[in-house]
Amino acid sequence: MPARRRASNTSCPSRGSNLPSHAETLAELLRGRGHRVTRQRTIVFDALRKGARAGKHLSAETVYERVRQQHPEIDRATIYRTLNFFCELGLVHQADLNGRHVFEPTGTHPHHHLLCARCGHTLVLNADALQDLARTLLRKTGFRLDARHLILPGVCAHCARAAEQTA
Amino acid sequence: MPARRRASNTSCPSRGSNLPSHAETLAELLRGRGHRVTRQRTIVFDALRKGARAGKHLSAETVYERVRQQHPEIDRATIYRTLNFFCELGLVHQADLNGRHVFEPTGTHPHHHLLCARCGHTLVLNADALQDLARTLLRKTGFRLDARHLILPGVCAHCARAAEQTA
DNA sequence: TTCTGTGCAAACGCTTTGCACGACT
DNA sequence: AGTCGTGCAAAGCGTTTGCACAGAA
Repeated sequence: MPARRRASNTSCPSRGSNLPSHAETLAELLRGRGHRVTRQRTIVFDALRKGARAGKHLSAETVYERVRQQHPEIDRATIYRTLNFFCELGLVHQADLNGRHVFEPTGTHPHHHLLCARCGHTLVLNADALQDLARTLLRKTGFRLDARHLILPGVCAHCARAAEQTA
Repeated sequence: MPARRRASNTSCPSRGSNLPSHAETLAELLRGRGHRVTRQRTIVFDALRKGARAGKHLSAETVYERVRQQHPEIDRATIYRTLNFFCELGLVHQADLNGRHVFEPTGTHPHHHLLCARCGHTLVLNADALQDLARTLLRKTGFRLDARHLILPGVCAHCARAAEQTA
């Protein structure tokens, strides 16, 4: 397999492992797979969880900023390494929001996002909204859609109304 | 409007203007909108058209390389500026393929892409395949899906078969 | 004690930008 | 002639990497 130089992390393999609900479970999971449990990994994972609870997708940079507030000694490189590591482990999904990578823990129920081009807000879209599409694709082309975390562009109801009134 | 620093070009506004079929039409269109017709713009546009004819999405870097073969004096910065310029004019669409921006002239019939995570190949998907989804979204959430050039991840029929046999 | 993971610093790839010159209108 | 677009060079941003040390096993 040719070593892709960049974007090697864009397609999280995700082995279907689900998000542990407590930090302890993270520790168990890491140890169980022969990885070490470090302060940094716990901290980064907590930051992601907090972000997810707030319905936010965090970019690597954002994670770094949040982590730094409490733990200024943790390096940017560690954040990136840890995020990619989680991604490979399937603990975290990565998506592309407006050309920027964003991360979110797996295990929050499968969903996608609707990104409004006007106001920039994102709506959560339940994953099964795409099942019809997936079925059709499979039937017609044999392509097995594996869309775990899409970000679909468009215009939200609110902005659409606003646009109509202006027109 | 707050000046977004980066990714300001990620969301091509696209005013619905269609691709001219000859270089002359490009010239007319540019002049018509009060822009200058330059050698560089014509060359870049031709490169994109050639790429599109070959069914390829070209990254800025690829466009640069192709252009450079014939016109080594044209600078990388010009390529980027010109691509963004075309994008703003709605002559070109931009999509995000595996974390890389790719460009394609508008006016090739509206379509999306299915990107196989295994072999990396892309299949073209007719745009109306998403119309059911768009309708459902509009009805349920009021969100007006405006997906002109999505790249959907998954596994192509060929790779799916190969995976089954291994399993 | 061993060896993985980290901090540090530097490099990387892609993209944008400031400036002065060149060329389209 | 006026001004937009370009080449050049440098910087920017997000991200990765080499190396030596720290700390989990």
